Amino acid sequence: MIKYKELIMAYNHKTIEKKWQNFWDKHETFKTAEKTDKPKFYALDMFPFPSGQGLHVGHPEGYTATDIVSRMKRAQGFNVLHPMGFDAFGLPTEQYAMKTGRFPADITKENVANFRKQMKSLGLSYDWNREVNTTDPKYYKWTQWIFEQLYKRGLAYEDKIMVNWAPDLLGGTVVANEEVIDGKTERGGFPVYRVPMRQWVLRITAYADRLIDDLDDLDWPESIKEQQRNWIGRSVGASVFFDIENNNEKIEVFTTRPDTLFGASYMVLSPEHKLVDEITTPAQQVAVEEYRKAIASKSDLERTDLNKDKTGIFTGAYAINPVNGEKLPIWIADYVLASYGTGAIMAVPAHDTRDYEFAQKFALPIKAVIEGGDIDKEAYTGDGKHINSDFLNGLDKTAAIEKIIVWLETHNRGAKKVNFRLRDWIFSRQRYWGEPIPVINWEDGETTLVPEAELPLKLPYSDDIKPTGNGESPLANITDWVNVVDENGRKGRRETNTMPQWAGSSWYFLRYVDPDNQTALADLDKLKYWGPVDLYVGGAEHAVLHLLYARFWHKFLYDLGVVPTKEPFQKLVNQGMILGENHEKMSKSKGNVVNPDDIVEQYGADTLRLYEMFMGPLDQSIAWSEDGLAGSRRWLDRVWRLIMDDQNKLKANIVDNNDGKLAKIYNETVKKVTSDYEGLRFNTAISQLMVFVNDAYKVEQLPVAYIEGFIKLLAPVVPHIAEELWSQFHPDNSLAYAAWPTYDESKLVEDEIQVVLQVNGKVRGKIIVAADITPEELEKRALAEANMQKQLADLTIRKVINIKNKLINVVAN
RNA sequence: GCCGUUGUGGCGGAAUUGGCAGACGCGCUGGACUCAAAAUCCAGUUCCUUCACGGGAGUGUGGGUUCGACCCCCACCGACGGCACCA
Repeated sequence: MIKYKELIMAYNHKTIEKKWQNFWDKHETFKTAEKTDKPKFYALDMFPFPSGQGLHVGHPEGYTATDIVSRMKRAQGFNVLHPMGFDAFGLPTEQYAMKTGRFPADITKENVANFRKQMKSLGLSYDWNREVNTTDPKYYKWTQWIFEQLYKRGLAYEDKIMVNWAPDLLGGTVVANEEVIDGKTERGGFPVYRVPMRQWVLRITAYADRLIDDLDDLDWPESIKEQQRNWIGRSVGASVFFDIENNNEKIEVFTTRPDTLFGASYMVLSPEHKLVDEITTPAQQVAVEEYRKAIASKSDLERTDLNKDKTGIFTGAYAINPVNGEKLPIWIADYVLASYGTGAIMAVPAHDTRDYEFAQKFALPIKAVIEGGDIDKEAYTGDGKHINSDFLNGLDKTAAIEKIIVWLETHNRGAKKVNFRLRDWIFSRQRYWGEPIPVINWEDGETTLVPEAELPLKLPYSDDIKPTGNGESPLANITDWVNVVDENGRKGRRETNTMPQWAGSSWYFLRYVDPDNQTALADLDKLKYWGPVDLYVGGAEHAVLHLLYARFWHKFLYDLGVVPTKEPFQKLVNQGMILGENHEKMSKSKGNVVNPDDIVEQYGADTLRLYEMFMGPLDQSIAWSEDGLAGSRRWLDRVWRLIMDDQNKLKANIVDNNDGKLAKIYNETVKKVTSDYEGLRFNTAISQLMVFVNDAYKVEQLPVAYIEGFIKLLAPVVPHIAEELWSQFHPDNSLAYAAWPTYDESKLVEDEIQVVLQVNGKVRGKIIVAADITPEELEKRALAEANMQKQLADLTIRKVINIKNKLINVVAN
């Protein structure tokens, strides 16, 4: 439905937008200078995956935001780096290629061309000379190089890991946890088995502490920082060693509450714990085996989400509490996860909800060691005086933890310990369309890296990219690529797994700084000049994965001395989602999808940019409104008519003379718009520009200086129409680098001010007074005002609050 | 369940440090222009009450602090996002 009717109008967005896009291209207006004396500003968008669908209306929101800031900063004399590129590896392309029998590389090329064309049609001021593409061998050479550095420092390793294996899907493939529902694949409903498989893993946990601690200094949304903290999940506690009766092994547990050690009444191992076979007594052997078998077919999801009812079985063995020598029965239960801590716990049912539930179900003893609460009803997890705890009696939680840790350490029974929820990053994918992992496995068992001089290790062209069916990547089928022989005739086989999509996106912002460098991922001096990113805008869906992985790689590169800063992105902003007109997420099935190409065609890119910025705060999710969009276009028409007449000439009332009538509003507008752009408050900046236009329509004469200033303020949001209007004053010249307007503070103050009059906090009137009035005189005038007199007639004045130049509040009763 | 964000007219949203609630836009109403319509320009538009001046209520709910609260504090309710037996 088209609400805005296209008429024969003076403001023709089609001609104007094409004209200026060509102008910018031809003159390379936005080509970034190398290092200069100017201060730098690095404004970055999260680069997109170039899907076959093209841009959706959510993309231009973030892109316009960084574009506005970039354009303002250029006018303010900054050297601005504002690049764009493509995160082009990924499963959707691979699947589309299989369906159509085409090469992923060819599909990618087309999609990228389409994306670039769409972005140019939006008038975004990117320096396209710096475009990067993660699938370009010249780019992924350095992705592979970073992997090799990680490997050399022991931060990339191979491990057998439990994966979700779906043998009946796509001829056998591994699926992600998110793709498994109720033990079946999300697509197709095929059964999923948990099997151990050899995977490449990156030791992100080695950086866990720094990844948490360095969040404090970042200018990021609190919610994202909090998500990362929770994801990393640092908890401080102690590890404690328990002897086993009639066995030389020890059980190590991690606990955040070592102070409750005297309250331990049993122990639990995860069913997969390596000591289970060793300690299970013959009498319990069959029962334990059956339990473990039942657990094995369950996914992690089922074990946690679907199973709040505790299950478990006694092993027949006993451990010894190191602090008092008590015998503790050892159980196995699936509420203890093999993947966290040591996969074993000491159970203190009196003071832990989960242990309490388990103890209730299996009639295990519950022994209180902290005062407070009622352990007949529920576990007490709060603080309090310790009881039944020998040398800890009388202490509170903090003091008791400190004391027991000293005891454990001096008796060699444990130590203070920090544990993380974060696990190492599974880095291999059994896919074709990703960066090859540059590793060779030789027949004698040796594993070597592809020598740096031979990078990039190129992904071979292949028209057979179907899964192998045995869990290996399609690359395993390409025999002349996989099989290698070294100079001594030794045979080897290349690693066939590829890297995940997160690899290329973990460092792309560094490459923009020096995109053609052949000898380093980027020149260190250039990185020193441009880094870190001053403004990074993108969707909140990348809160943990991309943003955590990128921080991890950046810190690693920092340790290598390859990058000069600890953190990659100083300021981060998440744009909100644009919802459909029915306030639901846009989707084809709901039929509420808005296509940006259609908007650009009908209303113009400037209208789209203006509308998306005016809808509301950048970080908020807001529903699309066709009426609102049409209103934005109408306002641009109104701006045009303010400056241009029916014959498309400058209006006759735009004059050199300045009668001062617009002085206050103009200076206010410059001040507010500048600071609002700076603070990314585009909706209020635009409303201020609207106020200026409303006022400008009410005066007879428009000073040239103010109109030029207004056009410059407008330009970052709607650059095409602004350039066209600017060219009326300065023919064939871009305003991109024209100096940003300044304001005169003295024009903002008024001779007369309005003061609000209140009685007991309620507004009873307003008076206009001279700005330099004395407080005494102001009070006198306020009390003399007619309605104030009426309101105060029967009351006694107790107090008068006099806020300078703002308000008088009379307290009376 | 836990953590985070958030709640303001018919709608999207403003409100600097605790000081006029509702800027700006959409929608709606009226006027000007027009033979008429569209477009445009101007004016009005939180709700109740009043011919009017004015008065009363009002920022999810209930309390509190204050001369004064959308803003600060306590408790609760709803929406959105994340995590989910993490010992």
